[in-house]
Amino acid sequence: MSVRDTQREVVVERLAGHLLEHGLARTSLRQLAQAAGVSDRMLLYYFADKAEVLAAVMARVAGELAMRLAVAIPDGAPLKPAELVRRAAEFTTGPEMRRFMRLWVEVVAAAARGEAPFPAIVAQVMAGFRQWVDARLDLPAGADREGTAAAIIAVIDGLALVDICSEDEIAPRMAAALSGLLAD
Amino acid sequence: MSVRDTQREVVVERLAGHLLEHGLARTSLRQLAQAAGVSDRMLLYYFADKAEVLAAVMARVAGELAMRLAVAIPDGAPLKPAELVRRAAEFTTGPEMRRFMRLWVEVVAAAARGEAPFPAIVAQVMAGFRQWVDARLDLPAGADREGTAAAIIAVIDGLALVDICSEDEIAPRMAAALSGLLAD
DNA sequence: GATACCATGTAGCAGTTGCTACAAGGAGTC
DNA sequence: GACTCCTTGTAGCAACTGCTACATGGTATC
Repeated sequence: MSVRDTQREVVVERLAGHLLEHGLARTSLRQLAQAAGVSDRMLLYYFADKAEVLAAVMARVAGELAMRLAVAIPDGAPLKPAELVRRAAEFTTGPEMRRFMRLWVEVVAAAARGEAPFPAIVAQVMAGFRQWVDARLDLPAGADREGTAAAIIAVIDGLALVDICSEDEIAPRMAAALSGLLAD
Repeated sequence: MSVRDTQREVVVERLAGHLLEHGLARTSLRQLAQAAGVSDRMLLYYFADKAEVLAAVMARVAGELAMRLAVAIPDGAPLKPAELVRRAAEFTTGPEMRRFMRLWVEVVAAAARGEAPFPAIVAQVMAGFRQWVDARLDLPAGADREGTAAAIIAVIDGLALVDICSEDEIAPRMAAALSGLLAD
């Protein structure tokens, strides 16, 4: 494997941490290069352009997110919608996962703005979410699985959105109240 | 009233439409000035700096949002949580309100990034949301009103977030499925 | 009619953005 | 040794960013 390929991996690894820590706030080429410990000139030697850097880093982050979700709530034992929401809500609002969800909200907003490469990333991650929910959803035959999956994702993402713009520690109370709103 | 004050109102009015149409995508000073039909030099004569422009425009947008919410679901006849969620979900995913919600998601992301003046705006709008919910929420004594309000806002915002990054028209099915997930 | 203030245009500043041209060191091959 | 290719540094470009200095025409006030 060439130096270039090795360096790509090193850079992606470091920048994944950078994005999870700072969100999309410090993502100019020079800031990314500094965070990765290389010169901006070399960053554009390893990757074609800035969009490719971000795409590679986000793919890595999305992969880790998917892995953690799969471990936290394995498939094989489908859950009723309310229970799936409760478990997912508890997990995603935990201290470890909040930065993932915060980054996710920022990425969705960037995609809404049409900023490359985020629209494609959002489509990919969202498809992964749907699949994840679908594989864990115990729903009566004839029910709208796609609609229900979208609704479940919406609830989880909504918790994250409110969480990141609330200073006080309201997340646990919010999750508890949400649980009470759900039918069993 | 001075010309300056009159122009401030004209500019705010036009830029409110601009932000609702394009989100935060075209918000450089020169782009804002063009959308408002004035020179960038004059924009900074009417307002102290870019942050003041955005703050004024967002205050206008938030005011209109609050007015529409108040009209669509008046207070005075408190609703049980599930019913409030259903009504709010139907309203905010409607064609008229989607651009408000989309802009809201973008503003939350900008605030998460620490970009002035969005953190302050988010705090203000979020407080308004809480108040709006609280004034319409029929909840047994002893229940956690704040937590429940936060949960309701989360659900509504989550619908908006998923809505803006789904190409297909899944919003109605998502809203219907959500309704089924709620107790009552 | 002089003075002062409001309103507006021209021009440009210093900083950041994404990206690139060019040169050169190093390693391997013929 | 000549040649080629991978790797890296220096320097910089044109575009855009938020913002400002300066001049000027107008209008109101004394």
